[in-house]
Amino acid sequence: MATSLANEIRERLIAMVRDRYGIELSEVVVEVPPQRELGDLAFPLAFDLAKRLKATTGQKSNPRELAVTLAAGLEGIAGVARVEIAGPGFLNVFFDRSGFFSTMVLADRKAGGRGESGKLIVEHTSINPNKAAHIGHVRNAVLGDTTSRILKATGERVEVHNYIDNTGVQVADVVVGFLHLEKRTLDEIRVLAERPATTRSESFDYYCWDLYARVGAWYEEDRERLAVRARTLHEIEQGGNATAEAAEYISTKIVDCHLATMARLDIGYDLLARESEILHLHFWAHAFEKLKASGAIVFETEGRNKGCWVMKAEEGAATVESEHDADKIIVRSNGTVTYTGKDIAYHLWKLGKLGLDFYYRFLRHDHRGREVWVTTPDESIASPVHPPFGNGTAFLNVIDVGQSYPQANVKKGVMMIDHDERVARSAHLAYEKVTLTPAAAAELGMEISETDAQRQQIGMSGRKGLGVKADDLIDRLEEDAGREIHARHPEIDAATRAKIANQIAVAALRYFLLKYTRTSIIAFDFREALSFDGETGPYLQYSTVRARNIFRKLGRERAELCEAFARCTRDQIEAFFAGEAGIEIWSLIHFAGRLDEVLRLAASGFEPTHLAKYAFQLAKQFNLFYHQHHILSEPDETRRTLLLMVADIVRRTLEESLSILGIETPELM
RNA sequence: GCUCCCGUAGCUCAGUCGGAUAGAGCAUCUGCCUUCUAAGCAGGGGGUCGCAAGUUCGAGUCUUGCCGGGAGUACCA
Repeated sequence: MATSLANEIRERLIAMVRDRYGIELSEVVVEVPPQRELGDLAFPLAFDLAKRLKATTGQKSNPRELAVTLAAGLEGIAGVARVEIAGPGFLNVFFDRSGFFSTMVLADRKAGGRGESGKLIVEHTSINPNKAAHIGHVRNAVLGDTTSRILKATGERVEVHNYIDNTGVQVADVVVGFLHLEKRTLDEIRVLAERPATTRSESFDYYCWDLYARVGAWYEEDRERLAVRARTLHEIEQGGNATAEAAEYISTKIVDCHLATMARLDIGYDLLARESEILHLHFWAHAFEKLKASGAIVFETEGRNKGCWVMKAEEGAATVESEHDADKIIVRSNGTVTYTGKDIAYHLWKLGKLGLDFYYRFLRHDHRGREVWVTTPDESIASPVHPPFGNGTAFLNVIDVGQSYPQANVKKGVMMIDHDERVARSAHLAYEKVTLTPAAAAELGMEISETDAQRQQIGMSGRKGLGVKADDLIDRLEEDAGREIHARHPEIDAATRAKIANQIAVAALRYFLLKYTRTSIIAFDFREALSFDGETGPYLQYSTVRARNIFRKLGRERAELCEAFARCTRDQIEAFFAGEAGIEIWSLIHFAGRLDEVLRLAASGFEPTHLAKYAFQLAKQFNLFYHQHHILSEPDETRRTLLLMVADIVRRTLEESLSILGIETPELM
């Protein structure tokens, strides 16, 4: 809302400085003054200008005097009421508040999917399909999903992929568990997987969670058993045998479980891209030729990496005394390809630069009724008609920070084949792990080793079966929320209660994971994660529900209110914003007008936290307003209309912010 | 060794491109439900922004060097 005005002023200032001082400014800093009394926008330009003038002319100039000159040039801009000079030389702009308010009242912002810049491919979730999802996986999914929503809200076209590593070591481990530890046949696994689960712990992904831990222990007992894993992995990669069939069945079932878990959090995907297809459709062979042809990789004939195809490190990289080689091996001396190699192939495909495509099969409609597609190696069962997947302008991968090194190599490899600015936009959205506090680990009934007890935090470990399972946590949140709703609204039916309980649980969990920046480690604490008070998702919902209730109680249409608003005069609105209380109300509207600015900030840094914090601040300011002004009992008709329009602006802004955060507003709380 | 991340109130964390008096939640203490919902609001106490230099009108923010914690640096992913 305020951004177009800020841009206009910026243009004006740049032109003025060019004409008057012959200085070409590339950037003009705009900020919001700490108090509304100081103004609505601040330009600390005079300080910078004084410095530049000294550099060019050698003469000292007073920033305050420069500010006076600049201020004079800002007269006559529509939407600007006046300009003041403050402090040592800040140029503070005051909006035409009445005009701004009117624009906000009538604004009907719809995120327009322009997509002019092409399509962004966001990959997230990508959980190894061999066990139940835990809280760390949920952090990934929530970050990816929210980032996608933010990008869409800023007008980008986004395609969401969930990469399924169905031929990896982790899948091989549960296959080993079923086939070698438990000695089950595929039919017996089917019976187990498809039995109706009456409790959470009977579900297939929970069973595999435990089995995976048992397999880890089984290897520990006798390291020779790792040969079983190697053989199993090889059979899975080969395909066309009983082991591969079991792996296919198990991983597909677990993916179903993951999709169900994510659906509870309102997270969905456009495409499930499976590693088995990358293997069997020979993506790597194509990529290999391209890498060789471009000189991105070279064959080593001597030294430590003799017999390998490697991607050379940059000149000057530290090689002295290094225990490790800076060069990255892409093809091992035994001829097999590393993960980095396979991933380069996959990412070339994402950008439409591989010259090969998957086959696609419609999988199902998700919880929102959207189509979910999955890759398939088999042309005969593939759908001839499908959405246009891939051919993105950039890829954005939500992967934990521990994989920064391979991710950097993947991007480097892709860039060496085709280094246009589109690839350069691609990024690894690295996030830190979710760890457990020793208290949380103890609450989960885990035995804590001596060394772990010394630490501040304990890493979750799928291999050890150590972690907070996503469904368990959501269950607990839903139970708590359901109990709370029942206490407040005993009259509502069970189905409605369950729905609202889910909405509250989702809000609590999503906000909990988004209130930390990506680079901050979350030390998981039950009390904090299960809280509905203070800086939490439910607080945001509660504030929004309150705002909505005003209008429900009022029982009038928005159009009717807008008509009443149109009858208010400019003087009446100016008077409304006068005085201390008036400035606070103006402050609230001003803040609500900053959503676009916040979205752009969150989108450019791929940092959803900014939006989460903004929504919280807005809710907080609204609650203050709510307590100070009892709208429905306001006797003055004009004032009541104006207060209603303020509440309406904030309600709409909150609803939109929450929606982008993936949080719904319950009908009651 | 090298690379990256983190260090801000008792605890958990925000802090935009270097801007005006460093914020929030939790915890703690004191008030506020006859009102559009108390999952709320107001107020109090609580700070060497890890340490030390530097850059400048101005540094939590930028540079360098230390200290402490974490991660990576595989013919694993």
